[in-house]
Amino acid sequence: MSAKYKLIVDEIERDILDGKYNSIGKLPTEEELVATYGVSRTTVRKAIGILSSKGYIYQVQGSGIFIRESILKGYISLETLKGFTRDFPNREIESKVINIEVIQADEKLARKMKCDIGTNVYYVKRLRIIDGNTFSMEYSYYNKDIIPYLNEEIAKSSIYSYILDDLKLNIGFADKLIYADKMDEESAKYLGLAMDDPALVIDNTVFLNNGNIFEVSKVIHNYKHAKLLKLATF
Amino acid sequence: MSAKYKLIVDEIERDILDGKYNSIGKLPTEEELVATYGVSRTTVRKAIGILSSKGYIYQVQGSGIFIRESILKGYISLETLKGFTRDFPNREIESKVINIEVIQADEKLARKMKCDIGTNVYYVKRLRIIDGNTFSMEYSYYNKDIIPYLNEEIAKSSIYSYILDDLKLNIGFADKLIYADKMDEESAKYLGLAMDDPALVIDNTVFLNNGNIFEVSKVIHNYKHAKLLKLATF
DNA sequence: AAGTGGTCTAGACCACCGT
DNA sequence: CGGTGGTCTAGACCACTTC
Repeated sequence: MSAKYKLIVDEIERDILDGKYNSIGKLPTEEELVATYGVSRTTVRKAIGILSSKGYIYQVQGSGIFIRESILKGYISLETLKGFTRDFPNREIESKVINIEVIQADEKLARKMKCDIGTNVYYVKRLRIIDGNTFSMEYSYYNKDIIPYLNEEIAKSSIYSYILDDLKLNIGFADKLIYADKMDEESAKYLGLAMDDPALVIDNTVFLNNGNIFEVSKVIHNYKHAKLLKLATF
Repeated sequence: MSAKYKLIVDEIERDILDGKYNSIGKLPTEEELVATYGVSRTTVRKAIGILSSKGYIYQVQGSGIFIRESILKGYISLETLKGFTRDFPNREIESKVINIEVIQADEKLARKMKCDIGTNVYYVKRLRIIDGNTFSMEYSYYNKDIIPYLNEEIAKSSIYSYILDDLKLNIGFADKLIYADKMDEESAKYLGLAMDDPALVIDNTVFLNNGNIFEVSKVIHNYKHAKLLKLATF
């Protein structure tokens, strides 16, 4: 059973994406939402706060709750982090598994993953293709003590769905280091770009709820297609 | 008079940065914080929630509030958005104002800034230098109806401090589009890089609390020095 | 079982926006 | 001024971690 405020977030999010409020550009007042969902004002405000932090809306004291009209599609959202399916609706997303194997963590990797040297780790190399365009190369490491099993079948569809829905693990948070660099030879080859073309790189460290690291990855994006969208709040 | 939860956020943030909790890696329990600050648990939790979203801490049910040990210095934080002074403490930050003038918005700019064609707009070109290294080129537009006055003196120090402290405007939120591209000729020249070197680009649209756009800008970063840090929460 | 965070309520009062 | 969001309280009960 999910929390009430989460159900309200999901419902309002769906309504916004469906364009239910496009004509007026506003949500109902907090008071009305309280009546609609039959919960306390605190619970409504909790849901509203989450939708604000996701970049969907903003509140103006004395005035109301307004829809934030940003282009939410076609860019990688740094807010929702729900994967390509959410960011690229109605687009053909393909994942080619180049390589998948179990290796032992050397000193450098062990330091990054905060695990012991020699820990078994899945190393996965994937090429992502969207609408037929090469989009990104992913070089990922998963701690096998946390993710006990992985295969090409899973890597081809969605590793995250597998972790969340099948392994029932709680993903907590992630550090993302974002920068530009020159393409390396291997990534350039797979992405169909020239060496020394620009690359948009993201180094990820992903933690479970309890603070343990289960994934470290480097994602090299095709600069011609990949753009990140950050909806910031002050 | 600032809100209680904001004062608590500031105090705990300072304590964390001062290393007060480094030895144990944990914050006191919510109950203890309630006693320390003499507020309700709801207020403590509001402060804790903000510190979580800023990436300082994470909570584990049944266990406690833990410090999130990420390198918070030397990278541009996509969370705090408090400017270079916060992101690069104890570093020498210099801003060279290349150009500052008032122009009239053409159709394209008017669309971006959601203002009328012909609206007076400040156009500011700045080169940012950190510790003697060329860091970024900023090409910014400010709506003169909202920012009535601007000069080289202000642009040389901090336009944001001026807007917040002197004009007393409430900055609300910002859209940031992040991507990699090849350097253009002008930026390459100022940054001391070659054309076709990679560039880390951010297109910003910045809104006041009430949803009005006061700034649109393009920032071209030196790929050798600029890295963005995003602390995400699921 | 005890400790600690997660969810939720009902209600009060304040601050800002628009008419 | 009425409408609407912002802050804050006191307390209840649940869920997870740790021992």
